[in-house]
Amino acid sequence: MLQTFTALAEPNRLRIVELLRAGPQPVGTIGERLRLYQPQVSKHLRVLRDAGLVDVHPRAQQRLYALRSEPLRDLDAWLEHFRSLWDERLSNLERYLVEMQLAESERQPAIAPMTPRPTKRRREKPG
Amino acid sequence: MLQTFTALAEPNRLRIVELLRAGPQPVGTIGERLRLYQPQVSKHLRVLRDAGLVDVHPRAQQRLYALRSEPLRDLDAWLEHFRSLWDERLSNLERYLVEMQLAESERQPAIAPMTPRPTKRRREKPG
DNA sequence: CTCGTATATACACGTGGGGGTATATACCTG
DNA sequence: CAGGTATATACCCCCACGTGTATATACGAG
Repeated sequence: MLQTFTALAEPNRLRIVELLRAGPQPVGTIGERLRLYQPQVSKHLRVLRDAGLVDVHPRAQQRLYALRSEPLRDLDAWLEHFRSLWDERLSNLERYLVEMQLAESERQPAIAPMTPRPTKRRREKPG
Repeated sequence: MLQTFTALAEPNRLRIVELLRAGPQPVGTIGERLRLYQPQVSKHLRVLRDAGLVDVHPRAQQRLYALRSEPLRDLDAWLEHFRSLWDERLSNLERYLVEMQLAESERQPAIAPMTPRPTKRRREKPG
């Protein structure tokens, strides 16, 4: 997940990924369209490949790079954990729990001695 | 979008975001749980705030930081562009178009003269 | 084999950004 | 007001990483 974010956090890599949305492309074409030096393209593709975001299809001396769905699906799954923030379909129970936690935080008397509360129940989500 | 990825590409920031999933937290608590120096937490929260991923609720001297849904929803929308990579519900037409583009790339005769553009075929130095 | 093409890798360079420390600012209490 | 708390900011250090250049590797044609 972190690796996915790291890979996509670079402007040119993000552009490459979005370019590959139109289909597999050889390195040279990517460089032309994005106005990048060839070594840059190769190195960025290496990072994307290590992150699993693309894979290679050798074609003579060319290398066709194509998007891989797995990391994007993982990203989609990761987002699932946060959908309760905006998704109305979520149960009222979940929303209630979030509200409770916010209230609990605010209930702290502002200058509380930061009690370690050794036996306080945690709310770790199973899974 | 890039800003969102950049914000989430840092390990501690990602941890903060995932921690805030359990509800709003003051800076001190975040630092305790993640074992970070307080200035680090403040600076990371600043980045997350600039990216719109969190907002602040002052509470006396404390600052309660809470997740904001907007960037995550944007991320979800951005992923929508790539769902055709794995989502079977997509029309066969879209899949067909992708296949066509792949075929088009591969149709190039491997040692093609690389001259599809008569105007400009040599890229200039960027910047 | 040689030659041209397509891509990957090695290397030096410069900068951005995170870590760590000290200090500033804001707030509450007494 | 003073003093303590909670957080933000300034500053410096350092290293990872992106850029740009040169070179290596792989492949097909002849």
